[in-house]
Amino acid sequence: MAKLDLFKFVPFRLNRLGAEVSAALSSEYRERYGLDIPEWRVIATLGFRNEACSAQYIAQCTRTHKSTISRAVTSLMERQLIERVENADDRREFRLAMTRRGTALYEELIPRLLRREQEILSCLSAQERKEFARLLGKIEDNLGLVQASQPMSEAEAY
Amino acid sequence: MAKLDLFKFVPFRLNRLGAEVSAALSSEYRERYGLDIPEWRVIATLGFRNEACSAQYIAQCTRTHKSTISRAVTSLMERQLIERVENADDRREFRLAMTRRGTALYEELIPRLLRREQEILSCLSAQERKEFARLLGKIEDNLGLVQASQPMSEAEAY
DNA sequence: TTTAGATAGTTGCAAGTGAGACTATCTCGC
DNA sequence: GCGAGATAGTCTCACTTGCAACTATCTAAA
Repeated sequence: MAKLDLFKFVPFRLNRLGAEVSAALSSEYRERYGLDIPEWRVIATLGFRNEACSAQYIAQCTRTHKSTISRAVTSLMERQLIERVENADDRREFRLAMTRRGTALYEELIPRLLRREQEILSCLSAQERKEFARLLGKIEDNLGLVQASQPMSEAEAY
Repeated sequence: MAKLDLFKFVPFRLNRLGAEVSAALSSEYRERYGLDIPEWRVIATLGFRNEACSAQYIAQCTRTHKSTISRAVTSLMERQLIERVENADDRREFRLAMTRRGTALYEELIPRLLRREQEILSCLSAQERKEFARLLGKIEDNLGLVQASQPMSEAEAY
């Protein structure tokens, strides 16, 4: 008879670990800065790329639904953490960019998050971390998840 | 200036991968058997353990909120996939167990899910899979996710 | 025995999110 | 230029889920 041990089943483990790690980090951006996950993803994307980009681009990069990104953008604009300008070339879309306040928040938040990441991975040696990242990359690749570290054009985004 | 590349940030990658893998598997239990994730977790826990167990136990094992498990249990009982009996020793709790129908579904579903898991991991060699599982285990351990109630086999200890 | 606190499970409520409709705009073929 | 189809972003609706209150029951200590 076929059996399946949930604790050895990789899909379950990844789902559980993903949720757990998110919860562990959310205290940094939620409790301290009032950001939820979609808002943090917008900030993270805009902060990493220096140039302004569209909501659609952020949605594709982060695999987040466009309506969710839309709400996050509205909220961040209300708090003046990001701003947007019409794109003269294509008036359907807006170019999003961080404000000075948004950038300040970003620079304060990033070191905290990187420290948390280090804590989570502190149980692995440098070699193991490298290996873990490599294996994660192979699986992401196999599932067709975007994993470019370089900024990509909209054309490549999908 | 501190920067953070979302695509290299392990918490983001784990969260995204966990969601993606869940979505890839959900077609098996949702579209074919009408189970959602909490229901599947109840079935998986009861199917793996031979003895009946409580809703609370399932909630703890799977790190799912007890109200979510409660709703899943109600739904599964309505479909006669599981049944429950009062525990004479402690009348607050119920002992949950699979029905014949539930067991039949379980045995039909498990091979499909294991096949999906293999597909997801097909990009890794046998050695790499073992290593990935080992590293996952270390991180789970570091976050306190290891379940003491289900002792790990020697195989997982490596 | 009584009572205070803990625990199992259920339920009402509110927040978050995805699907998909909708508007406005762009692109391409004619 | 014109119309069909594609695309960016917003909005409504329905669904899911976590939280917290609630009931019922158990445990332990006075």
